Amino acid sequence: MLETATPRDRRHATTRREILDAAWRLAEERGIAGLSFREVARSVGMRAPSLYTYFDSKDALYDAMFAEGYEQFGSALDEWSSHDGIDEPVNALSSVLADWIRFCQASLARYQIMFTNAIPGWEPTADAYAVSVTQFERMEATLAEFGIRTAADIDLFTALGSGLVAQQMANDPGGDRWVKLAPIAAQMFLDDLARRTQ
Amino acid sequence: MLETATPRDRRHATTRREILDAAWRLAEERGIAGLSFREVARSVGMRAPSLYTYFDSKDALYDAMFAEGYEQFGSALDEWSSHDGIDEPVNALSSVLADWIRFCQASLARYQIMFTNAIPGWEPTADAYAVSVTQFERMEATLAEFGIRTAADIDLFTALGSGLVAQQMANDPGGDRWVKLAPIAAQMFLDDLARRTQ
DNA sequence: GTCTATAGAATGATAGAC
DNA sequence: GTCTATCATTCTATAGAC
Repeated sequence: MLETATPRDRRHATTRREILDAAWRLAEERGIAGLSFREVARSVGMRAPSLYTYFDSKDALYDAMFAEGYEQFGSALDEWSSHDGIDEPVNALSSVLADWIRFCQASLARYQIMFTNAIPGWEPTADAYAVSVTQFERMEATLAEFGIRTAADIDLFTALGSGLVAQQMANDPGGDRWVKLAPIAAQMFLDDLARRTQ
Repeated sequence: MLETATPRDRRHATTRREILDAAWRLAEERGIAGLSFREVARSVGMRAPSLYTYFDSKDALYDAMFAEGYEQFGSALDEWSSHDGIDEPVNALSSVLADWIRFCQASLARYQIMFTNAIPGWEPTADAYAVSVTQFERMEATLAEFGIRTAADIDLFTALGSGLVAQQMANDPGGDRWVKLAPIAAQMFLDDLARRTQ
């Protein structure tokens, strides 16, 4: 039997959304590891204990942010799939790489919680982790359209992509020094893939 | 006028060395960001305030570890240079990549303080930073021997290398899943370099 | 649902005796 | 040089009033 969302449910969901937005904003300023319940609460006009009505613990807040990051990654993947088939494969793969970098550049906090171990002692729960696994599987399906299918090919491509991302984030976070290399990187990878699988 | 090292100087240097060793050991267990002055002191049979005789602050200890990491990186570079000329360039560059990954695998704490922003709010002082700059310049000289000379070539190669390292450290820290890809990665990079600069 | 008050546990750092 | 004692701060989390 379906439950109807009551006005209270909607208010609860709205407040929870505001808390998440504030958490993202603060994490952007101070780094994901520097997030504090007190500050998040103050930022939405509350005191820290009140947040426990919306999140069971600070780790639960991190969990929600982690899952949300991978949901947004899923939306980005939808666009990457559409790159395929509309142009030369090398241009499509180049767009994938550039979009991947820019997705990370759009939010340092999101990049940190999704792709680095920036939060000492924290790991996602099984539920949140499952969300990330789903999206990684979707990414592999996208890569398969480019002929990137074996475990070694996937590992090499993800290393190349995550390396471009890491260098861009660490050394030129607001610029395009490594974004500009996406076409060369895509060409290099596809040429080598063709040579090896000919 | 040269100062002679007194017995007290030597004792001081020895104790400082023991503190640094303990700091590396603890950072390995709990992550570089989880390092605590109290624990380091206890680990060498002291109390926290006594450490201030050897390091002005916790950040000064981090500074010493950062510089030491890059000095060890310099020793690794010496070996990488010797790879050059004794074999096919592709095999030599493959060894460079594999050694780079294994250098990072040898110490998670060293990898974290050198190549990631794992310590919230900390940055190396100008003096410690200068040590890293010196070694990066030496690394560029080594890469030049392989024909990796333009800014774009260096950026692409460091992205590829740091990506292999990051994936290995994050997903298979004790294994060789990405180390095994070093030969393919080196071949891919040099083939593309030859094609572009022909 | 939100608050005050507080528990309980860390931390880096300093003062001053010895 | 090393210690005890302590400061001052920060943090997550809970109890219980309203």
